[in-house]
Amino acid sequence: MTPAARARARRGEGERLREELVDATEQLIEELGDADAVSIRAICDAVGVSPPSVYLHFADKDQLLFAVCARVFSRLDDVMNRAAATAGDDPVEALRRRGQAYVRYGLEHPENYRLLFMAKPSGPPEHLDQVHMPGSVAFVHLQEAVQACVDCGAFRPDVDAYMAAVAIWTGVHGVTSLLISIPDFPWPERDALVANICANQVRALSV
Amino acid sequence: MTPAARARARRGEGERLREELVDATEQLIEELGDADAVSIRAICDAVGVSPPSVYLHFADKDQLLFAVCARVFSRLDDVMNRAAATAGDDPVEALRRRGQAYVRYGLEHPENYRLLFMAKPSGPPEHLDQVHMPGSVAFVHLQEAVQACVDCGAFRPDVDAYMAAVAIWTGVHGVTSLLISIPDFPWPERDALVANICANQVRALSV
DNA sequence: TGTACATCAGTGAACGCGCGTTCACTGATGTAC
DNA sequence: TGTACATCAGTGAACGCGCGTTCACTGATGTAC
Repeated sequence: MTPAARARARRGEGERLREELVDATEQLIEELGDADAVSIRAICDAVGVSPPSVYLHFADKDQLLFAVCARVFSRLDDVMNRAAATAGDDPVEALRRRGQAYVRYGLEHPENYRLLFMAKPSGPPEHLDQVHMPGSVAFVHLQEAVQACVDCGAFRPDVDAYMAAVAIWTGVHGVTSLLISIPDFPWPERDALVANICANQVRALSV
Repeated sequence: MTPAARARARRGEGERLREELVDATEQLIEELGDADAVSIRAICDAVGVSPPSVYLHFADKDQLLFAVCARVFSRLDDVMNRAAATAGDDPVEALRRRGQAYVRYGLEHPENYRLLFMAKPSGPPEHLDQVHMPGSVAFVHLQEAVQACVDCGAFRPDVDAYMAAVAIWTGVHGVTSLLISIPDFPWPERDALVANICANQVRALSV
């Protein structure tokens, strides 16, 4: 990889490099197909900077990867919200689209998905509380979407939105992660499988 | 780790070391909590042998890990079959126990579970066909268990056992793998969560 | 307007480390004659 | 029964490699006076 030409940031604009590093890392993870294979050196080559400059912005490599996680979580939340918004005022359809968008995003960015949900757990940088963990927002949105289905009478009134949201999350994660991890299994056609799983989830919660 | 004293195998018993290496690897994966952290040197220390002796039995490290996979798959199949056998002649209960045994085994051996289902796919050693892949047998047993539920009239007659088995697998995998990967999430009580998910699966397929 | 100086955004070279793997070798064990 | 020899189950030392990180340094840029 030939180093990109990069002009040094002007005074006060040092933070620009931080964003460029996160960008490059997110992209390299997909390109190299393995977050472990993404080295500090490769990231710096891609940005056009020398390895030590990473440490101007991140205490260590883990914190750079954590920044990537935060960004990917926020993208994932975005695509789910946008998908849900296309469902008109049908909460069940919105929930279904939310789930399908989750799976689609995971399959389109398998290595970043792996970083979020399949990697070894590594502690967050600070004593970050649960509420501010990246990913919490997306889960809250899911929980609200389930509650909307209960409120409109489509789901049984005894459905606990929290428990159901957890169950749905594990459901969509299951198919996404196995498709990523075991691509050689003789899977049924993907869209049919995902539709089937989402339908099962809805069926199990419906009145 | 101080090298275990180990007597050299007698003539014709060289294969013994192979088994000892697989044993030690499976165990070290759980002990160190990370399959990537298990080095050839650590394995050989545990067995009481020098690193080059691995290459008497395995072409490279990947093939040693593949042998561990095959063993763990077979254990997993065992515990599911035994769990199913405790259900008397109720196929639905047998299926439920099969699923719960799967989750339980995964949570009891998280790092070996990770090796089977959450690691980067790495090609099998030979041109192993699908039928002889480790893990295929366990899936066939699951599929048969689903079919039994259809045959006894508990599941809808239009349920496709293959598609349903895939869906169930992704379901139990979802909860198992997320509990392993994201232990810090505010999970509901484990048994209740697993029971809920299994119940949902059954509910979605029942008449 | 000129200039000394502090600050900022980086760099070049090297550090120690652990890894998978290879090479030439050893010493005990069984076997042929 | 003795002995030369082939085979087997390993070993000791080293290989090259890439990694995350650190250290002392640089050169452009803005600022105070």
